[in-house]
Amino acid sequence: MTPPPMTLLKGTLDVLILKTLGWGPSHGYAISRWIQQCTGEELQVEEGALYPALRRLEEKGLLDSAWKTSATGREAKVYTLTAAGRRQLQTELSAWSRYVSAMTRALEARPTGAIA
Amino acid sequence: MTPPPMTLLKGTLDVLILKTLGWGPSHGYAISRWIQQCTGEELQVEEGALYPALRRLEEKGLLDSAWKTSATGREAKVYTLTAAGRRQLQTELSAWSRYVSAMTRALEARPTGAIA
DNA sequence: CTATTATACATAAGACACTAAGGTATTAGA
DNA sequence: TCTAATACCTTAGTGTCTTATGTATAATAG
Repeated sequence: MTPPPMTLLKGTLDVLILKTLGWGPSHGYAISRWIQQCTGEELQVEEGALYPALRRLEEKGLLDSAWKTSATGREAKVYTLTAAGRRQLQTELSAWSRYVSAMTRALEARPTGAIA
Repeated sequence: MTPPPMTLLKGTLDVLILKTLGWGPSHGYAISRWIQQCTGEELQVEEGALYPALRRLEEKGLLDSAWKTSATGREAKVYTLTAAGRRQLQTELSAWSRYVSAMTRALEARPTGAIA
């Protein structure tokens, strides 16, 4: 069976949201579904983390939001990446990749001399 | 020039410490040097994060500590991985790698259908 | 027809690990 | 002799997360 979803490392949610919105406008609930789905249920976005994060990003000017009523008659707040959000996405993507590289170096490195 | 060191993602320091101590006993200051060095100065461990982390890990029984005086006459608290610490290292290594995989899937995935 | 699940939003309380900034003390080198 | 490097520690503040709770509607199952 699949292991339980991992808790998010603090600081990685923003880039996940930005990336998801990079595909086009969407609303909170759908964003969280998408992240969960495309990570094979490994990453789970709690609502208590998601909605505040969306507000934060909007306040920073990285997202725009608008209430929309879907074809089914359901209300949802649809978020769209701003130009600044798109730039921020690129920045955070490369920061993440740099971080992973650094971690990989540390976790796979073999000591050349003494650690002390 | 090299970009400024990145701040740590909360939750990644423990595995870095455990990994470093996997090479053999060491003390706080040296651990922080080692991490900085082998990541090419990309990861910087603040002392205000390091020392509390070492205490945490010791309280969890993952590390043992003992004051030692080096050949130079300098005092240092030398930490050693316990058996539990070694097991925890393996656990956290695979958790990290699982996390990176999940993030990679999310950050490189292309939507099959609509995001909404 | 009714009860439950899924959709969709929001917030509050609390935990927790980090940054920034300060402090002590010794040794080595300029 | 003064500074940089070594080596430890702590506190205050911040920010992001988890957990729990609350509201409301639509779709589905029994």
